[in-house]
Amino acid sequence: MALSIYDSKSAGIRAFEPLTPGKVGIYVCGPTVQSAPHVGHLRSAVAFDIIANWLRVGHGLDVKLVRNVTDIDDKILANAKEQGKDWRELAVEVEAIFNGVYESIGAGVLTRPHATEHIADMVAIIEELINRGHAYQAEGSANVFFDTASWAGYGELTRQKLENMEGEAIGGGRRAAHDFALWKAPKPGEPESASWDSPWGKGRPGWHIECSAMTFAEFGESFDIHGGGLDLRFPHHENELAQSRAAGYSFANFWMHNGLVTVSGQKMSKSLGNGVSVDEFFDQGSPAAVRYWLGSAHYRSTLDYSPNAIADAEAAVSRIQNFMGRNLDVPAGEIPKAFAEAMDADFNVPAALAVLHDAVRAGNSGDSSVAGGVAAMAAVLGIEAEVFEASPELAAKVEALLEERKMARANKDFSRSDMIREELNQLGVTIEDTANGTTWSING
RNA sequence: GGUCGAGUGGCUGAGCGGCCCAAAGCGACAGCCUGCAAAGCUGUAAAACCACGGGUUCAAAUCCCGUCUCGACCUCCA
Repeated sequence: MALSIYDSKSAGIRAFEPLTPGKVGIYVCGPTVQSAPHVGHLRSAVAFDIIANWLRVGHGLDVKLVRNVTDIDDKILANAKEQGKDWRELAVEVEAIFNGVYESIGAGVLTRPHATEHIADMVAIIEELINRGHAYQAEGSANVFFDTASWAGYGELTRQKLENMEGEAIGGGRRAAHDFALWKAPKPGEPESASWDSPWGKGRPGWHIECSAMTFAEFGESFDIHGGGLDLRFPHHENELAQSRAAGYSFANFWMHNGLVTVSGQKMSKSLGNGVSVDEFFDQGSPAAVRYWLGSAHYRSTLDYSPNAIADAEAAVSRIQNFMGRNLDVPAGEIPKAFAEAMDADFNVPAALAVLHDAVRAGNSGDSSVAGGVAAMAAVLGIEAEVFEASPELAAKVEALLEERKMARANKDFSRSDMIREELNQLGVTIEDTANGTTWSING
């Protein structure tokens, strides 16, 4: 095992060894299902999908990839109220959209625990924190806060000192500006359905505790990799780490954070109004192109969106797909060494892509030995040969037109031949005249 | 104020002490192939003096110091 991974917590590259030989547990912070997904979510999903693939294919590990769904939170309640619907209904709707988008880009995940399924686990952790003196209940309310002053390790993930941090205004029973809510008393006007019983009174979980609870439920007291977007480092991951350690768990062995997506150098965000919706991305190119683009920069780098980015990616991924389409009969073979080295160096996908492109060019130049390797590499990156099945009617029609065109060409009636090509194009069919005759395919 | 990144060709983007007169992709131009295309191959250019100025080293895009510019986070965020 020569895999090295950059660990955000130690701020350096470390050799990766699974906690349990042969197995890897990865927990990636998934969406809070409050509103539609944006490309940032896709980037994170694709990054960790590729990472999991490589752990499986390149290292033969049994990977359990968990991506949670936070389905209770302030914004879900607020947005549902605004839309005049039950918050649970909104959460289910939004989650369905997320799942659809993840699937369409080939980054679906099997294990998707929900925050609301783990309320009891969260209550248990909070009780443990109170018992250990790391949390306190506010006087006269159900609010429970984590006591940052009681935990010397607070700030270790992001290497910040408490006194340097800006904090929230003290109120609602919070003792210090940096203390964060573990359990929240319901606010006036919030639905009864969004409250659960607890030793401190009716309420709901604070933002970070759900992830701790779900990692414990899925993996136990420790697991290999905790992932998520760079913007989650603080406060979310810092707080997760603090409350988990303070409750007696060793928690994540590695912390991995993917870089953010920017537009013209600025972070894509709703408040800036520069967001490009997922639909807009899919309008610009195939899911494969969007996925390729998301992988075209190293996962830790900022990925800047420019207007022709998807079109460029489409052209690049088409080369690979075209090649694979011509070699469908070749089964996936051995992964080239250079590709493995790139992936082992903290998942250097851009460098791995270069190896893949080199192999495709070699294949196109007549080296028939590379096709199996191309298939294997493409599988790791999640690039499939795009083959669109034609209906029998369409196929028959195309075959008939091609036969006619063949005759026309034999008779040097090229204007007729070009007309047929244009007609096929109208049908969404692209043809290629090769040495072995004319091939055709359905356009994506 | 604190913490952390980034600045490499027309664009995207690897490389992070010697294999770099810097990968790969996109775009441009030319040639080959083709009836013409498409796909593909080959080649070429744009001064890539690797933000700038110092330093360390036999050797620096890569390490150190300083400067400039840009970005992220500091309790909403993938």
